[in-house]
Amino acid sequence: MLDIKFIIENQKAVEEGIAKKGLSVDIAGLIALHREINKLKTSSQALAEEKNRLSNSIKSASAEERPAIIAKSKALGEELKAEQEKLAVEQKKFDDIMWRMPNLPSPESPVGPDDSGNVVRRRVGEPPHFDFAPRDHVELMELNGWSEMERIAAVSGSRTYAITNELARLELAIHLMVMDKLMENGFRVITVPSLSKEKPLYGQGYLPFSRDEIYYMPEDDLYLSGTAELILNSLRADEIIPENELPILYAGFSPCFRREAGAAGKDTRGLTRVHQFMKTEQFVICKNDIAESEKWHQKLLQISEEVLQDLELPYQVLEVCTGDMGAPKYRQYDLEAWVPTQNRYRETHSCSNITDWQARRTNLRYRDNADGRVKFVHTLNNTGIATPRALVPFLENHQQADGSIRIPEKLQPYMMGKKFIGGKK
RNA sequence: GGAGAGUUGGCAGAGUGGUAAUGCAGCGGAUUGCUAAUCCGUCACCGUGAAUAACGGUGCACAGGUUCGAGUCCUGUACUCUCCGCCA
Repeated sequence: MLDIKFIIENQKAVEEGIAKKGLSVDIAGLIALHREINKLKTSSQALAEEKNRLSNSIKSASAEERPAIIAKSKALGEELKAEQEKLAVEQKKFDDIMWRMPNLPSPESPVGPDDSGNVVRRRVGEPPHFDFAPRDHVELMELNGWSEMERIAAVSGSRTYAITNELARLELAIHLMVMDKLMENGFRVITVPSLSKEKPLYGQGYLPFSRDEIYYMPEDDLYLSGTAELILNSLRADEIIPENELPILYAGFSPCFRREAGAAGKDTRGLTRVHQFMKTEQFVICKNDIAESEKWHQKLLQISEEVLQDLELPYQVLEVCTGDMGAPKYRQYDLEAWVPTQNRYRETHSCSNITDWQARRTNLRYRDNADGRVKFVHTLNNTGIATPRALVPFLENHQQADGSIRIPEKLQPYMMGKKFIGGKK
């Protein structure tokens, strides 16, 4: 959500920003609508003022005067009600547009129509050389007896997974390692529900844009969360936070659910794209200051790069272009880890600066010490780690000729000191 | 699932139909000066406006309703607490 005053004062820049995202909104029409609404507000407020005055005079009026005043006040009340109904209709039109208004992209973001415009900022780590034919992650799971993929599909449907023994432990171990890293960086680790009411979905910006992606349970009027970001973004909704409590750093862990409605036929094999997965999410609430939130954006990126480095996975940092970044975002990096059998990098992390776009939707503010004024915070989010997707590059990059998997040093304490798991017996 | 109680500003807390008391904290201003105190104002959102001036409107969990007028009465919903039932 954007500030209508900002839109009025920066009409051209707003139009350009929206166009860069490949969207179009009738800004001139929106501004005209806003002016119309303000005119209606002014006239209905004049009526309300007069009516308040009359109502308040009734108590001290004499018995003879009362009936006339009451009649006049009643008539005024009806006039006011009609005026307010007109206003409500226009306001609804206005709100519908505002809730769909995307955030403006950073001037630093590469401009492009879709993922073809994304720019590789750097590559870290060398893709491994195998002196044997590397297996893909599904073959590795089968070889080691680590999954029940076909059986679970019969029970729970496609795009589900069931992994066993050391691999199941590995999945949780990676989350624990990431949680510890986040705690060391000052994050408050928090396990959150996957259930959400509708309102947080608007707050995050999932709605009204992509209802198709979300599981909904009509009996309970609840949704299944696609990410802990959804919950964390609303956790402090409507609060006015004292500035000295900022920044607030949350590391949220939750099962995540996505319908993958638009992904038919994509990544149907294995662990890459499943309906239910686990994610440890980084979430930051900071002051309304672009230098400050950009600093946190870099910090979040650095933390997730460290995660991939600790997991000893080769990766690239992608700066996402304006057309590919989605409505809420100001600036976005994706991290992609090398997947040997696909001979390419695949997304594991997505790191975004949302500026105050979500905060306007959740009404999350703080009181600025410098001028005592109330302002919207900035929010940022980034994957800490998401599994089982991260297991795909993990298994494939660390596989040995015998099918065993090397455990990187930083992860070994979380795997009872083991240096390898699996392998032919 | 059943029964009951509750939800008022940043916090505490009064308010049974007539302009949201009071205290604490914060902020702004004034004043007096024995290490601080006192007084006044302010505290969210919106409109008119150059304005962080002034005036006005809205805001007592949320949504409706009754009324000239609702924190207060009525209906529905959400949430919190207590008890019963069930349960990892």
